Amino acid sequence: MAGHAHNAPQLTKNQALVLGTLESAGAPLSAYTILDHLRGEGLRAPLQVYRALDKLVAIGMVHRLESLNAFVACRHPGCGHHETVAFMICEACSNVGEITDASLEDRLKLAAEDAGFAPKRSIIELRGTCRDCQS
Amino acid sequence: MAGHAHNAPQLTKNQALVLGTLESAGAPLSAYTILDHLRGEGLRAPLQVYRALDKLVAIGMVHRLESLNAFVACRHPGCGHHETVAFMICEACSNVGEITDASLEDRLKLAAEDAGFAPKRSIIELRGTCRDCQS
DNA sequence: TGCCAGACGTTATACCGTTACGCAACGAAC
DNA sequence: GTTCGTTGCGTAACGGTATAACGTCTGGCA
Repeated sequence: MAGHAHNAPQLTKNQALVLGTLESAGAPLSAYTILDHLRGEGLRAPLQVYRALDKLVAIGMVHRLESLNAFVACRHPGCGHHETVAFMICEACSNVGEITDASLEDRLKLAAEDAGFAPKRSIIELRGTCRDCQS
Repeated sequence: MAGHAHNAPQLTKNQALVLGTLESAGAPLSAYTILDHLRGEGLRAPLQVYRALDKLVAIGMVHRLESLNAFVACRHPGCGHHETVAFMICEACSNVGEITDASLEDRLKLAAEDAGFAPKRSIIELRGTCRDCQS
């Protein structure tokens, strides 16, 4: 359990349990899978997990993968400042990598503004094959 | 009803009904909303809609918006060749715009390959406010 | 004629996420 | 110290999203 050394605002018990589950999995988990892992710790209802996830996502320690309806612990040791992140999701091994590329973000923002669109949040997810899974 | 003039492989009845519903809505619809619109035409089960959607997405006449769990008719008159498309989703009016920017795609592909990742499909969705909805 | 592939229809089920309650703990304000 | 707002917690019920597992029907074709 490497454990992040974030500027983390004292996680509550449920939040710590959920984060711990995601970190030790090292791969995306659905909310219900997390719940199943935590029934032994006393959690019983989806809402308990979703509330913890909401908070963890809000403070940037967990990311939601929209195309998977799943959640993953943030990989960046220095979490905290969260611009746009692009995810690389391996369809063979489920590993998830993160890209933060300022020029990519700029391009995207520019293209949007050309169309008169004011973006608030960007979702970028690549599905494919990671280095280790390419034969 | 503008109606696409695609190189479309003879849609079946259900596929045509689903596509028509999406085109006349002009905004993203969930599969179940489509189903509700089509109960009058004899459709009864989600699967009938999902099967039609699968086909329409495969031939590029409909896009799936992952962050919305919804579907939208393709806006491009000249559909058919589908590279990466980025969607601009207005949170005020639900309109969806499409961006196809080759240099954006290149940047993304480059960044991925730097990480040894071989992408198959890209999902890019911007949430924000469209031109008309910015006061 | 017999076979096969593809679309279709139905039922049931699994998976994902939220609404609507009410309770308990804590800190700030007065 | 009581009041009050805020935040987190727990439970039950529900609604929205998607698929599994059947079986049927049709058209093409050897």
